[in-house]
Amino acid sequence: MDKIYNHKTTEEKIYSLWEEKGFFKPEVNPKGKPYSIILPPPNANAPLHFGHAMYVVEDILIRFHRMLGDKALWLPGADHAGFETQFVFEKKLQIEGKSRFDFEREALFGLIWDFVQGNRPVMEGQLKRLGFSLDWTRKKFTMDQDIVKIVHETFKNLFDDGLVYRAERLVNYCTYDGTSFSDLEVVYEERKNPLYYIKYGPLVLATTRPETKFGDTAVAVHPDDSRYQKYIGKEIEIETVLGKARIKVIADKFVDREFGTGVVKITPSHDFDDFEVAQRHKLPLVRVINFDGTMNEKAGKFKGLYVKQARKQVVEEMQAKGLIDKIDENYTHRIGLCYKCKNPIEPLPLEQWFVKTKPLAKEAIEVVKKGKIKIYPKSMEKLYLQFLENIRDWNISRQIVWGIRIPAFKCQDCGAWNVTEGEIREKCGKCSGNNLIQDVDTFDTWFSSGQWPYATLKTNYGHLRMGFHPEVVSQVYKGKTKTYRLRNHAFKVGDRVMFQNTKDKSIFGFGVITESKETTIEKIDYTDKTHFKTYSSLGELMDAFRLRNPDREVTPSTKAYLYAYEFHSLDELKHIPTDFDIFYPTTVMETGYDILRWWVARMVMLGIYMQKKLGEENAEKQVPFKNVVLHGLVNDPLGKKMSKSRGNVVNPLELLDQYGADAVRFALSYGTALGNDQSLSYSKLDAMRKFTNKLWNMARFIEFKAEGKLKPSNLALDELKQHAKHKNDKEIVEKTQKLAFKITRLLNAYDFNHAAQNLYDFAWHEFADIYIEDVKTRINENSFSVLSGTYLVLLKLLHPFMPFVTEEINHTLFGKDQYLIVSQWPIK
RNA sequence: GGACUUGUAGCUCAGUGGUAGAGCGCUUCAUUCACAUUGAAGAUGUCAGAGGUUCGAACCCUCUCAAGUCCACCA
Repeated sequence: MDKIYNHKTTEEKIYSLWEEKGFFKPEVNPKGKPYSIILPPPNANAPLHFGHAMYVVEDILIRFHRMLGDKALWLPGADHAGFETQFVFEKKLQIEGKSRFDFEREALFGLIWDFVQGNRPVMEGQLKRLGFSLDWTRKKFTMDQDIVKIVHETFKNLFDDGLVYRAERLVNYCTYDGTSFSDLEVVYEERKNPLYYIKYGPLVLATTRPETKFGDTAVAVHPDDSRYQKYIGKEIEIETVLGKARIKVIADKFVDREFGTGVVKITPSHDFDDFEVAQRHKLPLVRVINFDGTMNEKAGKFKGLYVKQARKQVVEEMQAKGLIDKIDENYTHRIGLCYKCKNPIEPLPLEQWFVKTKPLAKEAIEVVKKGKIKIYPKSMEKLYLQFLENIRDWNISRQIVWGIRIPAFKCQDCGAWNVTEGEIREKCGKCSGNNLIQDVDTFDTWFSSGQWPYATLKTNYGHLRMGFHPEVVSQVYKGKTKTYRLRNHAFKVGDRVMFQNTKDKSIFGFGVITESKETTIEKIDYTDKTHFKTYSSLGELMDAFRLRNPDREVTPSTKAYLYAYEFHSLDELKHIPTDFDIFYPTTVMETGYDILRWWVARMVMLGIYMQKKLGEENAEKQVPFKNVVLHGLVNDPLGKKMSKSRGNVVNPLELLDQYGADAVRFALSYGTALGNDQSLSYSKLDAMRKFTNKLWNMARFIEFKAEGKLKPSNLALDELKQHAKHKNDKEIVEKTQKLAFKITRLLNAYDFNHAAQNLYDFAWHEFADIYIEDVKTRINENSFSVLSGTYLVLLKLLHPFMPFVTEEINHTLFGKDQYLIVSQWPIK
């Protein structure tokens, strides 16, 4: 053994070994009870940031349960991150001197698709470097055809149940990015803007937005305001920059008598409060601002000006006409900005799809209150409930191309919306007209990721073996029978086999392995012919394919795709058991508390809804997961939030290079209570790197003492007791056993911090400082058994935290055929 | 405006009503022994402040102060 542990030469080698052996698959414990975690899918297009390294918590749980003998699944995936990704792509276009308007929708989509697919391996490679034991054979992408299909189904179900509706509502619209946003995507900033006191006939009112006055449909006062009683319900004549006009005075309690003059202009199309007032008083909507941020014809001579310019000019003219009473220049207020480009959000009336969230939220609240879903740490429960109790309807339309297009078709004859499960609708269901146009919008990304647990599990057939690649080496046609050559370790006789297209993940065949040779298994018998749609000729098949995929080039060599296509129907697959039947609800949903509302709450709402829809009556099975575990955020060494704009982002990969994955993992788990933020600490990383080296040298000592004569013992704790003759040997066995119980208890309670601290303290200050120093001088066969045996137990307990160094030591001391990752946890 | 989190050694942070803890840093000594060292010993605290409950409070309650985060957003 080298004097120093070298993580650089170890980590990649060990990871490939694990992956090749198939240890990341839950099937390594075929008889274990299911334990599952779905990885929160990182943005496919972006490299990982430090927050993602915190998913180490999930790897610890998965490795722990795999060693306990559970059928442990950790399912990876990637998110298309609709708006985020399109934003980045448009920046790239900008640098090339182009814009998204230079491309047709399909072309733009294709460009972004390639861009994302090109970048996706970066993120996946980083997850591997962290040592994450994800089952890569099951990875999913939010834009996979089968996932999209499920998203479509959910949407249609919600629509049919009246939980999705189309409405003209004010939306948070960014005129710069050309799309609307949900409430969560608007950031607020304190700004100093003049407050103008404008004369409205006999009244004076205060406003920051004089340019929107062309869209005023009323003036409001408080119903009890004695100053204005005589105007309520009357029309007043006002002088404006566009001439005389008449406007109604209404009374509404929302008016604050203390603010300004106690009089408010009502501009329903450009202010959220005014919109609600207008609904109550049945006032008309008059839009004066276009979606590109300019004024429209309602603004008369100000038409075509951008909002900012229009405001300036309107004010100047008002001053010239003596319509401004006074201006408060020191007025500060908070205005909504686009979270991405930081331009002001313009409230604009737009027809959008909304999810009626109240009934869904009610169920989501109940499952947590009843303990069907437990949230750790408990304090986060409030955050969750608070959001759901005050939830407003969710705008899921986005005016961008990069996303899942909404499967809704508007009849141009009768105006009815036809919602489908993704298929193209050509005939109106209401008036039978055949002039339908699909909505150009796409879904909010969180609408699809909100369905992630059931979507990923329903589209994985992991307990069937997956074919074509890498396990299928080649395929040969012999008359009517297709023969596949398979890698020898891939299949056993009797295995059910599924053939899946590696590119788009669609399924094109099922079979059972019927005959085995020594090294290859060749013959596959398709037992269930009903899955095949048969065509009389290849040409016919190709024609059918072309009809639905006009853009795709079809040649005889695309045959695999053709099959893939014909099998791509969930109806056909419904009776085929999927991972869903085994692993749903998942055991743990682990993520940062910052997306509790964005993501977790929505998964609960949509998850319960879809399960009930499918007739699941068992409340335990309606929820998408049983436990929610929330970790804190990682801040920079000064305690500031890492962000690109601050320029203080630390690339996790650099730290992996410098300190090794094990040290980084241990540092993140150690010294911070679950759910609390932590600051990146280089001294802690350094301490943990020293700890890996300490472990390594403990192994060196054992190897040294063996002198080639003594064989390290891999006996279980109870058996070790037989070899413990000396009182100190007896003591260390007992202490190790106690530690094992403690670590087990702490991991079951998601207390990673204390588990890590106990391991660190025991390994260094108990095992090394005291026991090894003691046993040094009295090594014999028995004490050596105890020394190596208890050390192996320690390695096992440490393995979920520090998988690489422990596995490498294990290989060196106990043999290359022994794998810690699939070894048995020291206690049951 | 509403809520949440945090405040403990020089720094980063654990702490479960019962003697105040770890890592890094600091001081002294030992050491080339499995250990880019490591080991032994040591110093360092008004547990943000005030009040209360309790036999007993860093921990429970109230208030104040400070830092941070989230939510709602009134012209």
